[in-house]
Amino acid sequence: MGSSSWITSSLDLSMRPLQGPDRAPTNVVECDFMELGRTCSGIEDQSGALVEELNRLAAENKKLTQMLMTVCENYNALRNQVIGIMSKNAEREISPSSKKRKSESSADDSGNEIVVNKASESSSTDDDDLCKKPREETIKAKITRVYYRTKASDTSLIVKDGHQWRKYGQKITRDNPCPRAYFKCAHAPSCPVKKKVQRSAEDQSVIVATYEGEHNHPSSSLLEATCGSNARATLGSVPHSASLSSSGPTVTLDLMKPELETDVKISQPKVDSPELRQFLIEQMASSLTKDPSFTTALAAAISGKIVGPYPTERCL
DNA sequence: CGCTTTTGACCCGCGC
DNA sequence: GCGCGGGTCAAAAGCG
Repeated sequence: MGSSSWITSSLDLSMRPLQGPDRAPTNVVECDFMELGRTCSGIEDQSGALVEELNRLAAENKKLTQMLMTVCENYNALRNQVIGIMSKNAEREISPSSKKRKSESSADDSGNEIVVNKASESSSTDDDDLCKKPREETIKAKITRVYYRTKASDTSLIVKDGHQWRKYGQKITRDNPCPRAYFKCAHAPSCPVKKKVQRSAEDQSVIVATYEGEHNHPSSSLLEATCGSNARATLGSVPHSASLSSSGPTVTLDLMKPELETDVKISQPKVDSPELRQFLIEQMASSLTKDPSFTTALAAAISGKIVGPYPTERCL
């Protein structure tokens, strides 16, 4: 990794004066130090402490690098899992949903591709969009779909996605016995984002949330996390998303929190979309920055580099 | 009392 | 033009 090489080089730079340049005989350097030592007592102690500090920082940097690598590896592993799950779900859902479509519109079988356009134009699509998601995105990136897995017993349509929402309607749709709930962003009308939430007809433990538009404000769960208002802030070591949530009716995004009220939210349809990537990157970034030990270590490392062995509050 | 949720009515687009 | 279905509105109900 680049970071490890950076560590190495910075360490070398720090050590060089003590090790002595190739052309300069070591003893010459030592003589200089001894002379300095006579005129300025204690400098050896200081340089020793400096070396110690540098070694400590190098070790710390190494640890951080390893942590980062671990996080990246976990992320990649999870991402692969999600991709696998999504493809399985897609396979499972394609057939039943296409049957449904037949009943409501004759143009199906050829299906998937045709619906793409339909999906991009009207938000009234169903679960079978799963398989056409990527294409849909290229056509209309503002419509995104997210799948959340919840406990089967959880009948609410609350999705913790980091934003506050106001419910403005609910409908029973023809092709799904479960009602579809309509939400507007709580910041409306300044934020035009809407979402529809409905349980999957095939697997009622799966909630499908369709988002239309993009938020023009940070998510409230981030604010909440910084304010530490309630349990949701526990996002602590990880969570949340692009933006975060609230004190109100509540919706928080805890994608990374495995054990929440709504169990695990897995399926992410657009694994390869730039939006999702950014989302995940932001999640990683926010989770790291929310980790007190990480920020502490990072601050120490940075201040150590800048100020030297005696960083402390001065640089803060 | 104010805010949120519920829910029936209404609007609109699409297919026949 | 009509019916159907999805989406939205807004009054009423519920809740803290």
